[in-house]
Amino acid sequence: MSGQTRLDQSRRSRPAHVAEAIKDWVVDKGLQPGDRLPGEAELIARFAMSKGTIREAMRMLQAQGLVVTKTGPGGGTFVGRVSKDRARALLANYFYFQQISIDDIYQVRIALEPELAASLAGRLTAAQIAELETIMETYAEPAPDADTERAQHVASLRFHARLAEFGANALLSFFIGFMAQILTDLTVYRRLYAEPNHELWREGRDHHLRLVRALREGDADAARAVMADHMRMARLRMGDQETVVMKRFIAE
Amino acid sequence: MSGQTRLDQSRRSRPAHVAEAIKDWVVDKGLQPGDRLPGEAELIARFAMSKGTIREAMRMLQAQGLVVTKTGPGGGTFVGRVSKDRARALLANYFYFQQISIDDIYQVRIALEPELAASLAGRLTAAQIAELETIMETYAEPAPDADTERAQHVASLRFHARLAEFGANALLSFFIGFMAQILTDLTVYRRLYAEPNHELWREGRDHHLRLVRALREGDADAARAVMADHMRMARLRMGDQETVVMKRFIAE
DNA sequence: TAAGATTTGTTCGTATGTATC
DNA sequence: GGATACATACGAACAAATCTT
Repeated sequence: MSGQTRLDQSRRSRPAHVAEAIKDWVVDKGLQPGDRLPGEAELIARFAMSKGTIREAMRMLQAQGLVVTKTGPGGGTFVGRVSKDRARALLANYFYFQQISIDDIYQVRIALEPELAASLAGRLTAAQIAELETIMETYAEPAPDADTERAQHVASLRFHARLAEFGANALLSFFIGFMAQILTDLTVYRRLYAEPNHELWREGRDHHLRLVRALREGDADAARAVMADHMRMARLRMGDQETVVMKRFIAE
Repeated sequence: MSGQTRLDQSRRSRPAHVAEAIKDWVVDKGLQPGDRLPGEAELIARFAMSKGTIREAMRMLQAQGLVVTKTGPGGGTFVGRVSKDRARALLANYFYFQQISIDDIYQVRIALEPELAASLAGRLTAAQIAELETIMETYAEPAPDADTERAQHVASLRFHARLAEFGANALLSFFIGFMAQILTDLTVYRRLYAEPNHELWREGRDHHLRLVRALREGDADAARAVMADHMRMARLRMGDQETVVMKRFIAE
């Protein structure tokens, strides 16, 4: 009889309904990333719907990063782990029509990053410390021109993003990484920094140096304090700029 | 033949390619929510692709909350503002396969909510204060049973979510609301609280009362301190529970 | 109320592309 | 290189929703 999932009691379109059903089915079955979903033919039979409808449903899941498809023998649709980049892009879409200022971002950074720094003190591996120091080499010397300074700023944002990834808290890590991504995009697509400022450069670099030292020595309070200073300074540095609203779809 | 847009130099599927192109087009044109996109027929002509492919592309955009479609005359596809709920659901998908503990959530809440409270002191309207007080009525009296206590906890989470929405910082508001949503789901779908505890209830209620008073009186430091206490207490309250990982697709 | 117009929604048959064996 | 298995894409027809007259 093929339990034909009772033609839409909702007002949702059929593909959306099918997509939700498949999502629920994946959760119920406890499928893991990489596990294979039924092929098109089987889904067509199971839901008693046409190929087109099933395919549209799959596209919806694909757009959310929940599945990936491969052609050819052994191919098909597989459960996918939503990537960090995709999650960031999807969330950025939400903020596309929201008013967000640089200062809004810094209000959150000031609250989160010192806490992160404190929680990481004494918990980084030698390799992780080394990676941070490698990133810092990018801005070991003052930038001679605006382009170089932009590259340095992107690198210093990467420093923060990597630091967040070193922590065990995936939620905190994502939030911080998301903000770093926004600031990176703003830096790349707009010229957020007018001209190199050696004084500010020195101050920022010193903060990173002192932060790494505190992290290595396991001094949580110092790490928190340095990061707090660092964020406050960066906020002022941005404060010169108008409260630019961020408006952009980040590419997937 | 037929000018076909140069068969995908990328390895992306055609619908994904079309979806990105439309997204870029919307950004370029500066279209706003409610603006109408070209109809199916025109897109078929413009991209030289079949109806099915165009529709799959639209479904991808729809799944991301970027467009909505309506049938009938005057219908079509329209630019849509990504809703808060959808953004939360899409982000929750990312965390489905990530390890997130209650304590992770509280580490972030402890960092963010006091900052929010301080920034809101003296800035709430009478109507907003009144709304908070209405919510608080839900848990004005101790809960007689576990179900009631659960409802009270959901209400108190709504208190926090609303408070965040009253702020001007959409980023901060979203992060806090997202965490409140996760905790609400955990409360509803699992029994996060074993049995009513009058002592904890009184303490939580008092925190909210004192917080509202500080907000009304414009005492930022007091608001921050009360919220910090409140969060620390709540963290301990949850600490009794195992560090339950959150694993669930939140429904759209 | 009813009919017609407009636009998306759905189906089916067929053909093509792609990766594995 | 050919057979196989699978997703991908196309096109024509029909269905449903909804606005206008």
